[in-house]
Amino acid sequence: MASRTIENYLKQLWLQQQESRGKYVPMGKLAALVGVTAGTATTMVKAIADSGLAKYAPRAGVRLTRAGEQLALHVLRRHRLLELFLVEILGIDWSDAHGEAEELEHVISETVLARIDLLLGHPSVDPHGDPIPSSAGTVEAPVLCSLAELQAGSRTAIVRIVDQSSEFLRFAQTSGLVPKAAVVIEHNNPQAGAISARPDGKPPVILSMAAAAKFLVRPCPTAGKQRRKRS
Amino acid sequence: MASRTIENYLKQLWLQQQESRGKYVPMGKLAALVGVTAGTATTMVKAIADSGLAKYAPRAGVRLTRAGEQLALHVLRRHRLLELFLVEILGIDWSDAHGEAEELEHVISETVLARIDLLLGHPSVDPHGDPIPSSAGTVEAPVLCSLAELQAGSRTAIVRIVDQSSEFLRFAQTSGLVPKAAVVIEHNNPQAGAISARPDGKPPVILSMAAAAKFLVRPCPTAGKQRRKRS
DNA sequence: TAGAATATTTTGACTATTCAAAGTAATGAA
DNA sequence: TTCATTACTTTGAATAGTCAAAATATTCTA
Repeated sequence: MASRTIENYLKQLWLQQQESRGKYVPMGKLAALVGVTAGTATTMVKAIADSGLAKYAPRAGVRLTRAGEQLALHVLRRHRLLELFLVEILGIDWSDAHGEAEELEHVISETVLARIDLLLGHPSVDPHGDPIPSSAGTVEAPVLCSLAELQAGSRTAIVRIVDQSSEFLRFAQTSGLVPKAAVVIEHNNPQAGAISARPDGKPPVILSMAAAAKFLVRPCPTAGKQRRKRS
Repeated sequence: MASRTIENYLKQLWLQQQESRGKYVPMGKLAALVGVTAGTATTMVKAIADSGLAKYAPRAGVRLTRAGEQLALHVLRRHRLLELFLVEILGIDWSDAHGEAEELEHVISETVLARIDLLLGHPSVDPHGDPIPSSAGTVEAPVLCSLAELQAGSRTAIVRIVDQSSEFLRFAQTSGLVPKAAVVIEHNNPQAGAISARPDGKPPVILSMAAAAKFLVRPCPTAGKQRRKRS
């Protein structure tokens, strides 16, 4: 069984690979995500690669093997189910759930996880709208676009929030920009570098392009609604 | 903060001290409880003593200091609340809850614990009838006697089961000897070395004295109902 | 294309925890 | 009181994970 530490490396690796479309993840990046020095990451990654969970290319980066992806997805499943459980059943604050789940994900047993899954009715997304991998290790990864890409006048609904930091989530919550919320784009002038979005029944919110990009929405006029399967 | 490992040593130490009425716990005993070799226990205990959580007397044993007891009781509180939570809310099997809680007790946060406590309505005992320490670090330790001490003909109710092993708990459950169950002692001849107890609405169960001693009951004709406070 | 700046790897060292085996003390039986 | 047994402690070594700093590549800039 993979240690807590290794589970963390794998999870971060998987998440990062999503961002960078499967490219090799550079050591510095991984180290920062896991919260260790680059030297430590190099050492660990070599060990992980030796156990067949990743491919390590010196000075280029790391990439998960199929086996590594499987393991990462099991960790992610635990993480996301726990987040939802903490929020829905225990009433833990949205913005705190991530941190709490971070610890629990490494010790929860399959038995307990199955019970949580059942209690929640086999949910498909966590409180941030992130898809929950299946117990078989597959995730639905719908192609979404962000608030930043919409034109003034469009109506859409928030599906997912990419930034998991408590500060950002607290801001999102108070603004009314939560998953499932309906939103109208009031202004979006690329030259301005900021947009104005109005959630249903709430006052409009001004967002920098960087902040707007953290809200993924559907429907998405430009991208249609294709889905991709990911092992 | 005490590590997982140290939390375990402290918890076992506290439990063992209850058995042996505050006497020094010998190394061999502690080692067996924690599941390490005696040498390891000696090393760890010296470290624990250095940090002021226990008093170590070479070749005699260890005993918790007040600070050590406090910490142990916080761990025990987490453990017992979790057990109850697993059984009541998640529907985990009685006999499995102990093992699951063993892991979770070291990672659950105060925030989550408070939510669990609330959800369960600030319970005072866990599924085995063991008292749950308060968040201030105190336990009610009522003086109870065991099934083995009752005379034939007495009626009583099971309060607590001392053996936490899944095998024993499974046996207790199928026999109907669970906390809160009413029981009548049908036979108890000290010479025979075994007793016969009949739980309400169930067939009588034959128990060796050793097994009978694992069921604590109330009311208890001989001991009255004094309570002791324990810090 | 020569530095300079940046990223990565290597090295040596440290902490926490463990075990096996050897040494030491205490206990108990004859 | 003298062994033998048993319990405990010490020692030396191992593993997992970490860091700081030195060494090495790579990439960018002028």
